[in-house]
Amino acid sequence: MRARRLEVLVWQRALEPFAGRWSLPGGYLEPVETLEDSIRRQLASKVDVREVAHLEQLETLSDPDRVPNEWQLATAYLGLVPTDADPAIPVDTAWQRVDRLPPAAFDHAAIIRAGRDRLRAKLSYTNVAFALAPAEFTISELRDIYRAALGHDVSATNLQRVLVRRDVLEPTGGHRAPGPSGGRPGALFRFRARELEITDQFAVLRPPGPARAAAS
Amino acid sequence: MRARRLEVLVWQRALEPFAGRWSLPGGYLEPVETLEDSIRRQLASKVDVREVAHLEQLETLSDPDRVPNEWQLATAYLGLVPTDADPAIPVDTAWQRVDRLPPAAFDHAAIIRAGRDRLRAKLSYTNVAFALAPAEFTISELRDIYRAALGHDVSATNLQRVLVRRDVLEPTGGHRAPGPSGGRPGALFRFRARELEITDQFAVLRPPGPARAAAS
DNA sequence: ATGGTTTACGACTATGGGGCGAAAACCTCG
DNA sequence: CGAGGTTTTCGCCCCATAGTCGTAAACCAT
Repeated sequence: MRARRLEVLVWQRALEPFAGRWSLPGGYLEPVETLEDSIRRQLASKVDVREVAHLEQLETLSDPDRVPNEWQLATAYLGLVPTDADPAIPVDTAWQRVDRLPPAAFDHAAIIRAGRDRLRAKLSYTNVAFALAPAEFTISELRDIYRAALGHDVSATNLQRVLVRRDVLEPTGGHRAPGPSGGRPGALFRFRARELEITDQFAVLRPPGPARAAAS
Repeated sequence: MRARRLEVLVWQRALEPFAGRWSLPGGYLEPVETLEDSIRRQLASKVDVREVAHLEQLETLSDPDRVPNEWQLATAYLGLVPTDADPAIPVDTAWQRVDRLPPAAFDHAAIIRAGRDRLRAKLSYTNVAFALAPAEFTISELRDIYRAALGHDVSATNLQRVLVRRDVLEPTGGHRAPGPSGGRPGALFRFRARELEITDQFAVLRPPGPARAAAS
Protein backbone atom coordinates (compact mmCIF):
# COMPACT_ATOMS: atom_id res chain seq x y z
CA MET A 1 0.00 0.00 0.00
CA ARG A 2 1.44 3.26 -1.11
CA ALA A 3 -0.53 6.50 -1.23
CA ARG A 4 -3.82 4.68 -0.75
CA ARG A 5 -3.05 2.49 -3.71
CA LEU A 6 -2.19 -1.15 -4.11
CA GLU A 7 1.25 -1.27 -5.63
CA VAL A 8 3.86 -3.83 -6.68
CA LEU A 9 7.57 -3.58 -6.36
CA VAL A 10 9.10 -4.12 -9.80
CA TRP A 11 12.34 -3.27 -11.50
CA GLN A 12 12.98 -2.15 -15.03
CA ARG A 13 15.01 -4.55 -17.11
CA ALA A 14 18.14 -3.16 -18.73
CA LEU A 15 18.91 -6.14 -20.93
CA GLU A 16 17.09 -8.25 -23.47
CA PRO A 17 14.81 -10.05 -23.43
CA PHE A 18 12.14 -7.53 -22.48
CA ALA A 19 14.56 -4.65 -22.05
CA GLY A 20 12.76 -1.64 -20.65
CA ARG A 21 9.82 -3.61 -19.38
CA TRP A 22 9.02 -4.16 -15.75
CA SER A 23 9.84 -7.35 -13.95
CA LEU A 24 9.13 -8.85 -10.55
CA PRO A 25 12.10 -9.17 -8.22
CA GLY A 26 13.44 -12.69 -8.11
CA GLY A 27 16.35 -14.88 -8.98
CA TYR A 28 17.68 -18.37 -9.14
CA LEU A 29 17.28 -20.99 -6.48
CA GLU A 30 20.65 -21.80 -4.97
CA PRO A 31 21.63 -25.26 -3.78
CA VAL A 32 20.61 -26.05 -1.16
CA GLU A 33 17.83 -23.77 -0.03
CA THR A 34 14.08 -23.69 0.34
CA LEU A 35 12.03 -21.69 -2.14
CA GLU A 36 10.93 -19.47 0.69
CA ASP A 37 14.48 -18.98 1.91
CA SER A 38 15.47 -18.09 -1.61
CA ILE A 39 12.75 -15.48 -1.91
CA ARG A 40 13.75 -13.92 1.37
CA ARG A 41 17.38 -13.88 0.27
CA GLN A 42 16.55 -12.25 -3.06
CA LEU A 43 14.43 -9.62 -1.42
CA ALA A 44 17.00 -8.87 1.25
CA SER A 45 19.94 -8.58 -1.12
CA LYS A 46 18.54 -7.18 -4.33
CA VAL A 47 15.90 -4.82 -3.10
CA ASP A 48 16.39 -4.58 0.60
CA VAL A 49 12.93 -5.53 1.68
CA ARG A 50 13.05 -7.18 5.04
CA GLU A 51 9.74 -6.05 6.35
CA VAL A 52 7.80 -8.73 4.52
CA ALA A 53 4.98 -9.42 6.96
CA HIS A 54 3.44 -12.26 5.02
CA LEU A 55 4.75 -14.53 2.31
CA GLU A 56 2.82 -17.25 0.57
CA GLN A 57 3.28 -19.38 -2.46
CA LEU A 58 1.12 -18.53 -5.41
CA GLU A 59 1.83 -20.93 -8.22
CA THR A 60 4.57 -22.65 -10.15
CA LEU A 61 4.70 -21.70 -13.81
CA SER A 62 6.02 -24.19 -16.30
CA ASP A 63 5.00 -23.05 -19.75
CA PRO A 64 7.98 -23.83 -22.00
CA ASP A 65 7.47 -20.53 -23.80
CA ARG A 66 7.32 -18.30 -20.79
CA VAL A 67 10.98 -17.37 -21.22
CA PRO A 68 12.28 -16.98 -24.78
CA ASN A 69 14.98 -19.41 -25.93
CA GLU A 70 15.14 -21.10 -22.61
CA TRP A 71 13.12 -23.48 -20.51
CA GLN A 72 12.70 -21.94 -17.14
CA LEU A 73 10.39 -22.82 -14.31
CA ALA A 74 9.39 -20.23 -11.78
CA THR A 75 7.52 -20.36 -8.52
CA ALA A 76 5.69 -17.16 -7.77
CA TYR A 77 5.18 -15.92 -4.24
CA LEU A 78 2.98 -13.20 -2.85
CA GLY A 79 4.71 -11.00 -0.30
CA LEU A 80 2.99 -8.25 1.67
CA VAL A 81 4.58 -5.22 3.30
CA PRO A 82 2.89 -2.91 5.83
CA THR A 83 2.03 0.61 4.78
CA ASP A 84 4.38 2.14 7.29
CA ALA A 85 7.40 0.24 6.04
CA ASP A 86 9.40 2.23 3.55
CA PRO A 87 12.29 0.10 2.42
CA ALA A 88 15.18 1.62 0.54
CA ILE A 89 15.06 0.40 -3.01
CA PRO A 90 17.65 0.46 -5.80
CA VAL A 91 17.45 3.04 -8.57
CA ASP A 92 16.03 0.76 -11.22
CA THR A 93 13.14 -0.44 -9.03
CA ALA A 94 9.88 1.30 -8.33
CA TRP A 95 6.44 0.79 -6.85
CA GLN A 96 3.87 0.58 -9.61
CA ARG A 97 0.10 0.72 -9.29
CA VAL A 98 -1.36 -2.72 -9.73
CA ASP A 99 -4.43 -1.42 -11.50
CA ARG A 100 -2.41 0.56 -14.01
CA LEU A 101 0.59 -1.58 -14.60
CA PRO A 102 3.08 -0.57 -17.27
CA PRO A 103 4.10 -3.33 -19.73
CA ALA A 104 5.57 -6.23 -17.79
CA ALA A 105 8.20 -8.74 -18.78
CA PHE A 106 7.60 -12.47 -19.24
CA ASP A 107 4.33 -13.64 -17.71
CA HIS A 108 4.70 -11.27 -14.81
CA ALA A 109 1.52 -9.36 -15.56
CA ALA A 110 -0.45 -12.57 -15.06
CA ILE A 111 1.42 -13.34 -11.86
CA ILE A 112 0.67 -9.90 -10.50
CA ARG A 113 -2.99 -10.33 -11.35
CA ALA A 114 -3.00 -13.70 -9.63
CA GLY A 115 -1.42 -12.16 -6.57
CA ARG A 116 -3.94 -9.36 -6.47
CA ASP A 117 -6.82 -11.80 -6.81
CA ARG A 118 -5.45 -14.01 -4.09
CA LEU A 119 -5.13 -11.03 -1.79
CA ARG A 120 -8.66 -9.89 -2.52
CA ALA A 121 -10.09 -13.30 -1.82
CA LYS A 122 -8.18 -13.72 1.41
CA LEU A 123 -9.27 -10.33 2.69
CA SER A 124 -12.74 -11.86 2.91
CA TYR A 125 -12.02 -14.90 4.99
CA THR A 126 -8.68 -14.39 6.68
CA ASN A 127 -6.87 -11.72 8.62
CA VAL A 128 -4.24 -11.07 5.89
CA ALA A 129 -4.80 -7.38 6.26
CA PHE A 130 -2.49 -7.52 9.28
CA ALA A 131 0.35 -7.73 6.77
CA LEU A 132 -0.67 -4.48 5.13
CA ALA A 133 -1.65 -2.45 8.17
CA PRO A 134 0.66 -0.76 10.62
CA ALA A 135 0.73 -1.86 14.26
CA GLU A 136 -2.08 0.48 15.26
CA PHE A 137 -4.65 2.18 13.10
CA THR A 138 -8.11 3.67 13.06
CA ILE A 139 -10.98 2.06 11.25
CA SER A 140 -10.81 4.75 8.60
CA GLU A 141 -7.21 3.98 7.90
CA LEU A 142 -7.96 0.30 7.66
CA ARG A 143 -10.85 1.16 5.43
CA ASP A 144 -8.49 2.88 3.03
CA ILE A 145 -6.39 -0.25 2.88
CA TYR A 146 -9.36 -2.46 2.13
CA ARG A 147 -10.70 -0.04 -0.41
CA ALA A 148 -7.41 0.10 -2.28
CA ALA A 149 -6.87 -3.64 -2.24
CA LEU A 150 -10.43 -4.60 -3.14
CA GLY A 151 -10.86 -1.89 -5.72
CA HIS A 152 -14.19 -0.68 -4.44
CA ASP A 153 -15.58 1.27 -1.54
CA VAL A 154 -16.08 -0.39 1.82
CA SER A 155 -18.42 0.59 4.61
CA ALA A 156 -16.52 1.56 7.72
CA THR A 157 -19.42 0.45 9.91
CA ASN A 158 -19.40 -2.95 8.36
CA LEU A 159 -15.68 -3.34 8.36
CA GLN A 160 -15.46 -2.69 12.07
CA ARG A 161 -18.40 -4.85 13.00
CA VAL A 162 -17.29 -7.81 10.93
CA LEU A 163 -13.67 -7.79 12.00
CA VAL A 164 -14.43 -7.20 15.66
CA ARG A 165 -17.09 -9.89 15.75
CA ARG A 166 -14.67 -12.33 14.20
CA ASP A 167 -12.21 -11.41 16.88
CA VAL A 168 -9.50 -10.47 14.45
CA LEU A 169 -9.44 -6.86 15.57
CA GLU A 170 -9.18 -5.51 19.09
CA PRO A 171 -9.23 -1.94 20.38
CA THR A 172 -6.02 -0.69 21.92
CA GLY A 173 -7.83 1.92 23.96
CA GLY A 174 -5.91 4.77 22.39
CA HIS A 175 -7.21 7.43 20.06
CA ARG A 176 -5.75 9.18 17.06
CA ALA A 177 -5.73 12.98 17.16
CA PRO A 178 -8.05 14.41 14.53
CA GLY A 179 -6.67 15.99 11.36
CA PRO A 180 -6.39 19.70 10.57
CA SER A 181 -10.01 19.88 9.50
CA GLY A 182 -11.20 18.60 12.84
CA GLY A 183 -13.50 15.70 13.47
CA ARG A 184 -13.99 13.19 16.21
CA PRO A 185 -10.80 11.35 17.11
CA GLY A 186 -10.82 7.77 15.90
CA ALA A 187 -10.30 4.83 18.22
CA LEU A 188 -7.17 2.80 17.60
CA PHE A 189 -7.26 -0.90 16.84
CA ARG A 190 -4.74 -3.64 16.32
CA PHE A 191 -4.82 -7.10 14.83
CA ARG A 192 -5.07 -9.71 17.53
CA ALA A 193 -2.78 -12.03 15.60
CA ARG A 194 -0.05 -11.06 13.19
CA GLU A 195 0.06 -14.32 11.30
CA LEU A 196 -2.42 -15.84 8.89
CA GLU A 197 -5.62 -17.10 10.44
CA ILE A 198 -8.62 -18.39 8.60
CA THR A 199 -12.21 -17.67 9.50
CA ASP A 200 -13.88 -21.03 9.07
CA GLN A 201 -17.40 -19.69 9.20
CA PHE A 202 -17.59 -19.83 5.46
CA ALA A 203 -17.84 -23.58 5.36
CA VAL A 204 -21.23 -24.39 4.01
CA LEU A 205 -22.96 -27.72 4.59
CA ARG A 206 -21.61 -27.77 8.09
CA PRO A 207 -21.62 -30.74 10.37
CA PRO A 208 -24.99 -31.14 12.05
CA GLY A 209 -25.48 -30.53 15.74
CA PRO A 210 -26.87 -27.98 18.18
CA ALA A 211 -24.64 -25.11 17.10
CA ARG A 212 -20.95 -24.85 17.65
CA ALA A 213 -19.23 -24.21 20.94
CA ALA A 214 -19.81 -20.81 22.46
CA ALA A 215 -17.88 -19.45 25.41
CA SER A 216 -20.13 -18.73 28.36
CA MET B 1 -14.61 -41.98 -4.17
CA ARG B 2 -14.58 -45.68 -3.71
CA ALA B 3 -17.15 -47.53 -1.63
CA ARG B 4 -18.40 -44.31 -0.08
CA ARG B 5 -14.91 -43.45 1.02
CA LEU B 6 -12.45 -40.82 -0.03
CA GLU B 7 -9.45 -42.67 -1.35
CA VAL B 8 -6.07 -41.92 -2.91
CA LEU B 9 -4.32 -43.83 -5.62
CA VAL B 10 -0.87 -44.79 -4.36
CA TRP B 11 1.72 -47.41 -5.19
CA GLN B 12 3.93 -49.41 -2.93
CA ARG B 13 7.61 -48.74 -3.37
CA ALA B 14 9.81 -51.74 -4.08
CA LEU B 15 13.16 -50.02 -3.67
CA GLU B 16 14.87 -47.87 -1.08
CA PRO B 17 14.40 -45.27 0.08
CA PHE B 18 11.10 -45.96 1.77
CA ALA B 19 10.81 -49.48 0.39
CA GLY B 20 7.40 -50.91 1.25
CA ARG B 21 5.85 -47.57 1.96
CA TRP B 22 3.18 -45.96 -0.15
CA SER B 23 3.90 -43.25 -2.62
CA LEU B 24 1.91 -40.93 -4.84
CA PRO B 25 2.12 -41.55 -8.57
CA GLY B 26 4.48 -39.15 -10.27
CA GLY B 27 7.73 -38.83 -12.08
CA TYR B 28 10.23 -36.49 -13.59
CA LEU B 29 9.42 -33.51 -15.73
CA GLU B 30 10.68 -34.12 -19.27
CA PRO B 31 12.04 -31.36 -21.45
CA VAL B 32 10.06 -29.66 -22.78
CA GLU B 33 6.65 -30.06 -21.20
CA THR B 34 4.26 -28.26 -18.89
CA LEU B 35 3.88 -29.53 -15.37
CA GLU B 36 0.26 -30.33 -16.11
CA ASP B 37 1.19 -32.18 -19.30
CA SER B 38 3.71 -34.13 -17.33
CA ILE B 39 1.17 -35.13 -14.72
CA ARG B 40 -1.26 -36.27 -17.38
CA ARG B 41 1.51 -38.25 -19.07
CA GLN B 42 2.55 -39.93 -15.83
CA LEU B 43 -1.00 -40.85 -15.00
CA ALA B 44 -1.74 -42.15 -18.48
CA SER B 45 1.38 -44.26 -18.76
CA LYS B 46 2.14 -45.45 -15.28
CA VAL B 47 -1.28 -45.98 -13.86
CA ASP B 48 -3.67 -45.66 -16.75
CA VAL B 49 -5.90 -42.99 -15.32
CA ARG B 50 -7.35 -40.92 -18.11
CA GLU B 51 -10.63 -40.05 -16.52
CA VAL B 52 -9.19 -37.24 -14.45
CA ALA B 53 -12.08 -34.81 -14.38
CA HIS B 54 -10.26 -32.06 -12.55
CA LEU B 55 -6.62 -31.31 -12.02
CA GLU B 56 -5.22 -28.43 -10.03
CA GLN B 57 -1.87 -27.44 -8.66
CA LEU B 58 -1.48 -27.78 -4.94
CA GLU B 59 1.97 -26.65 -3.96
CA THR B 60 5.62 -26.86 -4.83
CA LEU B 61 7.75 -28.50 -2.16
CA SER B 62 11.35 -27.51 -1.82
CA ASP B 63 12.58 -28.70 1.53
CA PRO B 64 16.16 -29.92 0.91
CA ASP B 65 15.54 -32.86 3.21
CA ARG B 66 12.34 -34.08 1.64
CA VAL B 67 14.26 -36.71 -0.34
CA PRO B 68 17.22 -38.40 1.36
CA ASN B 69 20.66 -37.84 -0.17
CA GLU B 70 19.28 -35.76 -2.97
CA TRP B 71 17.84 -32.34 -3.55
CA GLN B 72 14.58 -32.76 -5.32
CA LEU B 73 11.79 -30.32 -5.91
CA ALA B 74 8.28 -31.56 -6.49
CA THR B 75 5.07 -29.87 -7.51
CA ALA B 76 2.02 -31.60 -6.13
CA TYR B 77 -1.27 -31.69 -8.00
CA LEU B 78 -4.72 -32.68 -6.91
CA GLY B 79 -6.54 -34.85 -9.43
CA LEU B 80 -10.14 -35.98 -9.07
CA VAL B 81 -11.80 -38.97 -10.68
CA PRO B 82 -15.58 -39.61 -10.81
CA THR B 83 -17.01 -42.45 -8.77
CA ASP B 84 -18.15 -44.35 -11.83
CA ALA B 85 -14.70 -44.38 -13.41
CA ASP B 86 -12.83 -47.56 -12.62
CA PRO B 87 -9.44 -47.33 -14.24
CA ALA B 88 -7.27 -50.41 -14.61
CA ILE B 89 -4.34 -50.02 -12.26
CA PRO B 90 -1.03 -51.88 -12.08
CA VAL B 91 -0.46 -54.58 -9.48
CA ASP B 92 1.65 -52.53 -7.10
CA THR B 93 -0.89 -49.70 -6.91
CA ALA B 94 -4.01 -49.49 -4.82
CA TRP B 95 -6.70 -47.14 -3.61
CA GLN B 96 -6.14 -46.31 0.04
CA ARG B 97 -8.51 -44.60 2.40
CA VAL B 98 -7.42 -41.06 3.00
CA ASP B 99 -8.53 -41.09 6.62
CA ARG B 100 -6.64 -44.27 7.42
CA LEU B 101 -3.55 -43.95 5.34
CA PRO B 102 -0.80 -46.55 5.71
CA PRO B 103 2.73 -45.17 6.18
CA ALA B 104 3.62 -42.99 3.24
CA ALA B 105 6.97 -42.29 1.60
CA PHE B 106 8.69 -38.92 1.58
CA ASP B 107 6.38 -36.05 2.48
CA HIS B 108 3.48 -37.65 0.68
CA ALA B 109 1.33 -37.94 3.76
CA ALA B 110 1.41 -34.16 4.11
CA ILE B 111 0.63 -33.72 0.42
CA ILE B 112 -2.35 -36.01 0.70
CA ARG B 113 -3.58 -34.10 3.70
CA ALA B 114 -3.17 -30.85 1.81
CA GLY B 115 -5.11 -32.27 -1.11
CA ARG B 116 -7.90 -33.44 1.14
CA ASP B 117 -8.11 -30.08 2.83
CA ARG B 118 -8.16 -28.25 -0.47
CA LEU B 119 -10.97 -30.48 -1.68
CA ARG B 120 -12.96 -29.94 1.49
CA ALA B 121 -12.62 -26.19 1.27
CA LYS B 122 -13.57 -26.06 -2.39
CA LEU B 123 -16.67 -28.17 -1.83
CA SER B 124 -18.02 -25.19 0.08
CA TYR B 125 -17.58 -22.47 -2.49
CA THR B 126 -17.12 -24.14 -5.87
CA ASN B 127 -18.70 -26.87 -7.93
CA VAL B 128 -15.70 -29.24 -7.67
CA ALA B 129 -18.02 -32.06 -6.79
CA PHE B 130 -18.72 -32.40 -10.50
CA ALA B 131 -15.34 -34.08 -10.75
CA LEU B 132 -16.33 -36.73 -8.22
CA ALA B 133 -19.92 -37.36 -9.26
CA PRO B 134 -21.13 -39.40 -12.22
CA ALA B 135 -23.04 -37.70 -15.03
CA GLU B 136 -26.39 -38.16 -13.32
CA PHE B 137 -27.17 -38.84 -9.71
CA THR B 138 -29.77 -38.47 -7.00
CA ILE B 139 -29.35 -36.11 -4.10
CA SER B 140 -28.74 -39.07 -1.82
CA GLU B 141 -25.90 -40.28 -3.95
CA LEU B 142 -24.40 -36.82 -4.02
CA ARG B 143 -24.88 -36.66 -0.30
CA ASP B 144 -22.76 -39.77 0.09
CA ILE B 145 -19.99 -38.11 -1.87
CA TYR B 146 -20.08 -34.97 0.22
CA ARG B 147 -20.24 -36.95 3.43
CA ALA B 148 -17.22 -39.01 2.51
CA ALA B 149 -15.16 -36.06 1.34
CA LEU B 150 -16.06 -33.77 4.20
CA GLY B 151 -15.81 -36.41 6.87
CA HIS B 152 -19.12 -35.60 8.50
CA ASP B 153 -22.81 -36.00 7.82
CA VAL B 154 -24.57 -33.63 5.46
CA SER B 155 -28.24 -32.75 5.33
CA ALA B 156 -29.79 -33.80 2.03
CA THR B 157 -32.33 -31.01 2.30
CA ASN B 158 -29.64 -28.45 2.66
CA LEU B 159 -27.40 -29.90 0.02
CA GLN B 160 -30.11 -29.74 -2.59
CA ARG B 161 -31.32 -26.31 -1.65
CA VAL B 162 -27.89 -24.76 -1.58
CA LEU B 163 -26.64 -26.27 -4.81
CA VAL B 164 -29.83 -25.62 -6.73
CA ARG B 165 -30.08 -22.06 -5.51
CA ARG B 166 -26.54 -21.45 -6.61
CA ASP B 167 -27.42 -22.83 -9.97
CA VAL B 168 -24.72 -25.44 -9.92
CA LEU B 169 -27.18 -28.34 -10.00
CA GLU B 170 -30.08 -28.84 -12.39
CA PRO B 171 -32.71 -31.60 -12.52
CA THR B 172 -32.55 -33.89 -15.53
CA GLY B 173 -36.21 -34.80 -15.19
CA GLY B 174 -35.44 -38.49 -14.81
CA HIS B 175 -35.84 -40.62 -11.71
CA ARG B 176 -33.84 -43.44 -10.25
CA ALA B 177 -35.76 -46.66 -9.49
CA PRO B 178 -35.95 -47.27 -5.75
CA GLY B 179 -33.80 -49.92 -4.09
CA PRO B 180 -34.89 -53.37 -2.93
CA SER B 181 -36.29 -51.99 0.29
CA GLY B 182 -38.57 -49.60 -1.52
CA GLY B 183 -38.81 -45.90 -1.00
CA ARG B 184 -39.73 -42.96 -3.16
CA PRO B 185 -37.71 -42.81 -6.37
CA GLY B 186 -35.16 -40.03 -6.28
CA ALA B 187 -35.05 -37.30 -8.87
CA LEU B 188 -31.93 -37.22 -11.00
CA PHE B 189 -29.68 -34.18 -11.17
CA ARG B 190 -26.62 -33.14 -13.10
CA PHE B 191 -24.00 -30.47 -12.70
CA ARG B 192 -24.74 -27.55 -14.96
CA ALA B 193 -21.06 -27.06 -15.66
CA ARG B 194 -18.34 -29.67 -15.65
CA GLU B 195 -15.46 -27.35 -15.06
CA LEU B 196 -14.45 -25.39 -12.00
CA GLU B 197 -16.69 -22.47 -11.15
CA ILE B 198 -16.49 -20.34 -8.07
CA THR B 199 -19.44 -19.07 -6.09
CA ASP B 200 -18.48 -15.49 -5.35
CA GLN B 201 -21.19 -14.93 -2.81
CA PHE B 202 -18.70 -15.50 -0.06
CA ALA B 203 -17.00 -12.22 -0.59
CA VAL B 204 -17.56 -10.20 2.49
CA LEU B 205 -17.37 -6.41 2.55
CA ARG B 206 -18.98 -6.29 -0.84
CA PRO B 207 -19.14 -3.28 -3.06
CA PRO B 208 -21.98 -0.97 -2.06
CA GLY B 209 -25.05 -0.51 -4.20
CA PRO B 210 -28.73 -1.42 -4.43
CA ALA B 211 -28.23 -5.19 -4.40
CA ARG B 212 -26.80 -7.15 -7.23
CA ALA B 213 -28.50 -7.86 -10.52
CA ALA B 214 -31.57 -10.04 -10.33
CA ALA B 215 -33.20 -11.51 -13.41
CA SER B 216 -36.74 -10.22 -13.85
C1' DA C 1 -21.76 29.77 20.44
C1' DT C 2 -22.15 28.13 15.53
C1' DG C 3 -21.23 25.53 11.65
C1' DG C 4 -18.33 22.05 9.40
C1' DT C 5 -16.02 17.55 9.72
C1' DT C 6 -15.04 12.99 11.10
C1' DT C 7 -16.10 8.96 13.85
C1' DA C 8 -19.19 5.85 16.55
C1' DC C 9 -23.22 3.35 17.34
C1' DG C 10 -27.80 1.58 17.32
C1' DA C 11 -31.93 0.06 14.65
C1' DC C 12 -33.73 -1.95 10.74
C1' DT C 13 -33.49 -4.86 6.54
C1' DA C 14 -31.97 -8.49 3.47
C1' DT C 15 -29.89 -12.79 2.43
C1' DG C 16 -28.94 -17.36 2.94
C1' DG C 17 -28.00 -21.58 5.59
C1' DG C 18 -29.82 -25.11 9.19
C1' DG C 19 -33.50 -27.90 11.36
C1' DC C 20 -37.72 -30.20 11.41
C1' DG C 21 -41.86 -32.36 10.36
C1' DA C 22 -45.39 -33.60 7.14
C1' DA C 23 -46.46 -35.36 2.72
C1' DA C 24 -45.34 -37.98 -1.42
C1' DA C 25 -44.02 -42.13 -3.80
C1' DC C 26 -42.40 -46.47 -3.74
C1' DC C 27 -41.78 -51.40 -1.69
C1' DT C 28 -43.35 -55.91 0.66
C1' DC C 29 -46.27 -58.69 3.17
C1' DG C 30 -50.47 -60.38 4.79
C1' DC D 1 -56.19 -54.45 -1.68
C1' DG D 2 -54.84 -52.25 2.61
C1' DA D 3 -51.22 -51.66 6.34
C1' DG D 4 -46.74 -50.72 7.64
C1' DG D 5 -42.01 -49.62 6.43
C1' DT D 6 -38.62 -46.88 3.65
C1' DT D 7 -36.76 -43.22 1.08
C1' DT D 8 -37.26 -38.80 -0.99
C1' DT D 9 -39.26 -34.18 -1.37
C1' DC D 10 -40.98 -29.93 0.13
C1' DG D 11 -42.59 -26.13 2.89
C1' DC D 12 -42.09 -23.50 7.07
C1' DC D 13 -39.64 -21.34 10.67
C1' DC D 14 -35.39 -19.99 13.00
C1' DC D 15 -31.09 -17.88 13.28
C1' DA D 16 -26.57 -16.00 12.05
C1' DT D 17 -24.42 -12.48 9.69
C1' DA D 18 -23.87 -8.79 6.45
C1' DG D 19 -25.56 -4.24 4.42
C1' DT D 20 -27.87 0.38 4.98
C1' DC D 21 -29.07 4.40 7.16
C1' DG D 22 -29.80 7.95 10.41
C1' DT D 23 -28.42 10.14 14.51
C1' DA D 24 -25.39 11.26 18.18
C1' DA D 25 -20.70 12.14 19.75
C1' DA D 26 -16.32 14.50 19.63
C1' DC D 27 -13.34 17.40 17.60
C1' DC D 28 -11.84 21.86 14.75
C1' DA D 29 -12.10 26.80 13.18
C1' DT D 30 -14.22 31.19 13.11
